[in-house]
Amino acid sequence: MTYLKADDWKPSPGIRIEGRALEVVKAVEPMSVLAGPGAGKTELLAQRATFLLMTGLCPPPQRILAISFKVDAARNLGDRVTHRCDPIQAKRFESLTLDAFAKRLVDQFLESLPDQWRPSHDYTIEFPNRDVWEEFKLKNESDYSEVRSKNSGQLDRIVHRSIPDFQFEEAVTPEQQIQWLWWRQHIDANPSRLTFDMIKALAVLILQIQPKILSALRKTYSHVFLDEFQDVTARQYELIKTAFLGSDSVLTAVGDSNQAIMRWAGAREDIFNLFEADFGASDERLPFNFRSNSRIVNLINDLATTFDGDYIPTECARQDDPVPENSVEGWVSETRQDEGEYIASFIANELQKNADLAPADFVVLARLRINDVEDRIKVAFQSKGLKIRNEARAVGGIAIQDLVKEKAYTFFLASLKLAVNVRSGQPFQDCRNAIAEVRGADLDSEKGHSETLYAVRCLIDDLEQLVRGRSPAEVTGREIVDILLNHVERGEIQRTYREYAGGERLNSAILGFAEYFDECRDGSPSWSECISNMEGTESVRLMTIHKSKGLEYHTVIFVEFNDDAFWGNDDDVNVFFVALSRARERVLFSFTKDSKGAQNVKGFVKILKDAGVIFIKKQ
DNA sequence: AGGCGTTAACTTTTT
DNA sequence: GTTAACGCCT
Repeated sequence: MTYLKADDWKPSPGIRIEGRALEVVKAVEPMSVLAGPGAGKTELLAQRATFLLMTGLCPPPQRILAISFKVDAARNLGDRVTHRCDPIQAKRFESLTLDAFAKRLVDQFLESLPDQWRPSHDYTIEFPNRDVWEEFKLKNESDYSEVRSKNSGQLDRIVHRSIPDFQFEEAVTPEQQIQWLWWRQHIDANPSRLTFDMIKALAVLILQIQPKILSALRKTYSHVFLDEFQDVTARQYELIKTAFLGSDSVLTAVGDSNQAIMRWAGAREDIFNLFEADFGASDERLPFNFRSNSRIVNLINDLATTFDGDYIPTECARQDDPVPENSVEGWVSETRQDEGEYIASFIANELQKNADLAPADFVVLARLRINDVEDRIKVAFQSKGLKIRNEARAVGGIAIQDLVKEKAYTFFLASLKLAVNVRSGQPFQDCRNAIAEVRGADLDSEKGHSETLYAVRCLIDDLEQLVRGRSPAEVTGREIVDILLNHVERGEIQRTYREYAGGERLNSAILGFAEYFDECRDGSPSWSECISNMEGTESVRLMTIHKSKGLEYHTVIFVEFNDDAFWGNDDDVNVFFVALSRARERVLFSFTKDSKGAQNVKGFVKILKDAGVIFIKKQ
């Protein structure tokens, strides 16, 4: 294998990396990279990966470990490296979520855990919700009265602090007793029940007591990337430190302290300083914003300099692009009802005026209680012929945004698309791959090739029979699902995909598909419109600001900009910062006179007014 | 049943 | 900060 010289390496075609960003790409020392919105953080890491792999600075058998905190982010980064890099080299790039990394360690080295804390092989994963805490309290409060007085947040902190490093008899404080009870009961359950925080703690324990595993891990991953680092919690950082502190692995942490909006959920405020001190990382900043036009970049800079004394303004990379006249505007409506109607008519009008814009270029953002916002504005949108998609709304017990990522859902929808002859995306590949996986067929072999082709044909024939001559309104989701499950049985799916082993999650994916179909077929005259509803291709987006992080839209419309949603939290400025920086061309702030007032947001309003933003009365 | 006081939830991810 | 839900009382 021949490698490029470091000086001969060039960024991937069409990618501009220069100046400080290029230094980060080629760095040989640990670095913490502070980069604002639209600075190209993900691409920077993708370029660094191709650089390290193609120049042999990360030679085989060494690998790069990229740790993200969300599945989408991990996949996005992995895909970019796959597309930018020689496939043989790209195999040595592993893009995982931190939880997947921890779980892999635990699954692989379960046997090396001490008897006392070794979970059963078939452990189930538990997401601590209200019911879980209630169950734990109920089970223990008669013997340990202190359990009763703790709320779920307190319990979470106590039990997930660490694995007890004492025996029950040695527990001095009530908190230690609670911690011990939780771990004992969860490990001893049959099968064991583990939360992801427990899995991280077990991974830490493995690395602490098994020096050989630790050193093998450190030798394998010569380079480690950490994405969205501003949202790292103490428990997550503990695992990162145990795995790599004091090793030769070169860590690169990327994030934006101004976008830290998860402090309320335990993200460490000083995480970049900690990282720089612990790992001796030097800090670097990326100076450009490639996303937003100059008007919006200026506003972002105004906001951040006002509230953050250390802030260094970013430069607009699109300095010469035209800025729309109404790039930043405030709207004031009498009532929330008027507000919904105005927003709907504004979007409808813009879509009519501008053929380049699609409904999905618009997002309506709110700080919280997004279902209430949906209820309020939906009717107005419908009356203008607009669809709005609230990704967080639950269908069949699962949020739309999660439902559409389910493997079962992807398979069902692909099959339906084939049956009604809608070819957007790659329904044939999706359907056939799913069948191949479930049947254990090898698509490269002649036999697997023809068998799966036949299976797809049979399935689609049956589905076509159901839909032939019928409009979407004449078919129910239940009927579609029943046919699909006739061809591919629940048991097969459960055996193929580990996440469905319990059956509960598969049930909710099935139910979710059926219910969501029923919802999307209503009022759809054609199958293509029904599918388009399911995929949200013609819908305006509606989501919380937290959900919007990392995304971008042509036009952002910000509602609930008042004391209902902002109550003077530490994160408020950053939440506002994130909302503002989603916009490429336009950001609109909508106020209503029947809301609770704007005391807590008056600092933000002042910044808007000082920047010359006009507030227009709407009716 | 309904009034009163207290408290948790709101904003989230993870196989 | 606001609101829904809960426990406790009459």
